[in-house]
Amino acid sequence: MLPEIRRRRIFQLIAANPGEVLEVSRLIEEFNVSVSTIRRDLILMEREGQVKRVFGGVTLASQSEHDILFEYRVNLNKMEKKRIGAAAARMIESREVIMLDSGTTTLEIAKHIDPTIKDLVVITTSLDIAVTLATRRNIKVILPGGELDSRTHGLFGPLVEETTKKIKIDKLFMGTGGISGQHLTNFNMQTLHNRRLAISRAKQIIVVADHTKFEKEGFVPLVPLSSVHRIIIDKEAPPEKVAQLRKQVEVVLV
Amino acid sequence: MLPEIRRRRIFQLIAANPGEVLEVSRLIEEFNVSVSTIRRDLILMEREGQVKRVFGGVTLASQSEHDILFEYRVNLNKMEKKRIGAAAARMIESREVIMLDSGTTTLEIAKHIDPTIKDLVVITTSLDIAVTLATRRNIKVILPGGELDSRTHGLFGPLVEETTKKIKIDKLFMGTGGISGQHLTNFNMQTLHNRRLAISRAKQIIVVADHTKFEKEGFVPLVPLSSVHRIIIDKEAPPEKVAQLRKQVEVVLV
DNA sequence: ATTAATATGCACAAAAATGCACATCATTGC
DNA sequence: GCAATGATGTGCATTTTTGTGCATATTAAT
Repeated sequence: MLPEIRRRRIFQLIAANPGEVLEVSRLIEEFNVSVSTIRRDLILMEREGQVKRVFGGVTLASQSEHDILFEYRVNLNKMEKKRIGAAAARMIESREVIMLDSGTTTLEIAKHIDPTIKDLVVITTSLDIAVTLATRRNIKVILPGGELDSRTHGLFGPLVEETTKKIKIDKLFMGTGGISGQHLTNFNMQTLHNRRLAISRAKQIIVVADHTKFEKEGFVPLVPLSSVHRIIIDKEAPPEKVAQLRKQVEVVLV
Repeated sequence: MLPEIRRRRIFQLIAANPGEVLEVSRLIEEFNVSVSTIRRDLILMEREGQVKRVFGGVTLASQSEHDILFEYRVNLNKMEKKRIGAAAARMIESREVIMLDSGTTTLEIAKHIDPTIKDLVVITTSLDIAVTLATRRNIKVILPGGELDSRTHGLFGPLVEETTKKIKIDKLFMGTGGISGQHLTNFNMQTLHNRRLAISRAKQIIVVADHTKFEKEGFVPLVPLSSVHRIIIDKEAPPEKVAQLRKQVEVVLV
């Protein structure tokens, strides 16, 4: 096993129990290497600031704890969202201008964008998506500006609209609060106008939603389903609901 | 097979599993070429910034690397930056509108803002600052929008200026690339105009800089020192430089 | 067809990683 | 305190990976 791979595994083991101490002896058994090797790994990882060594073991370096916990929560999120995200990402092509709404599913889209894609422009109201895509040299990330919503790390307000007015969007990927008979619905008055405006600026509108969205209903109708071009839903969705949906919009099951 | 084609295939293989390490031996088998060839490919690709070589393999030159680079900068002169940040934060008062430039020292300011402060509005081009302040209910965080710089997680470009033009700033806290005789200097052409405009909109301009900034010099003069109201520097700064600085601007040593 | 530029493979030197032996240090129980 | 136990650090030989110079093969250009 490559040293780098071993170190990454070690880190994963440590990160799996953020509060706890992982014993050196445990690591020796796990990887079948000598004490020296493990120790040298840990010294290296400590220097990098990843872990903190204690007598007889290691713990997570306090700083990275927060990041890891966040990673964890996102990863704990359902496989469905990952599948939906991957499917949506496959619809993105080089040299397009796309907009990614803020949300956990749209974040999964960002993570699955083809690493070899060329000259993509991503406009997003989500700080998490922005940070995720920041290092991708082939992607230009643009934030529309606005006020920051502490819950979702998303931007909202008049600034968003001003910027949105100025751009043309090839594909808009958005989440939704819920799906009712004829409409997508929203839980949030703040983002309602922002979303409607974005819809008006986009050539193609793709909605991502996991099957639980059939059970939920936001208190504000956002747009009629007919104005959406495509909905990506996971296979857990009830067939009769899907059938009904198909009458109004193209549905992709993943 | 053409070298360029091989390199593209190599990249695709690496990109297929973004988090993982791909072994050199595996690539040798895959393409039936010698170790040297693969190694030369990887050296080339690393220089292009596409991949990161590790002992015995390669990974995608990915987000984590940049994070580590950023982490590294945060740890540079950490104590000094914390002291400077704390001192700057004490200058912020309730009901003000402040602007925080992106940078590691300004991030420390954000972390030290009085938790009991009332109705503060923070405008920032830094995504890290925005996320840091997101959970603070007493603080309204506004991002001006713009293009995202992958290195600094900062926003730049015309969108920043459009928003900046519309607002009045009570206090602007900014970092600097370096301090030369009469000017603050900048390393970055992109942010030059953004910064100048922000300066023109602010009632009070407070510059934060650790002592190493005396040794550095950006290649673009940003603004004359005389247009700055206050500079906060750590005590490690050379006394003669500080004395010289005091002739032109109020200096706070921490 | 001839020449220049690039790419490739091989041999060998340099560097990195590993395991082992042994000295040193921290922790625990008395 | 002081010894016993186990963890840690260090030097060294061995193995694996990496870097480099050079000869040969391939490609591109005239």
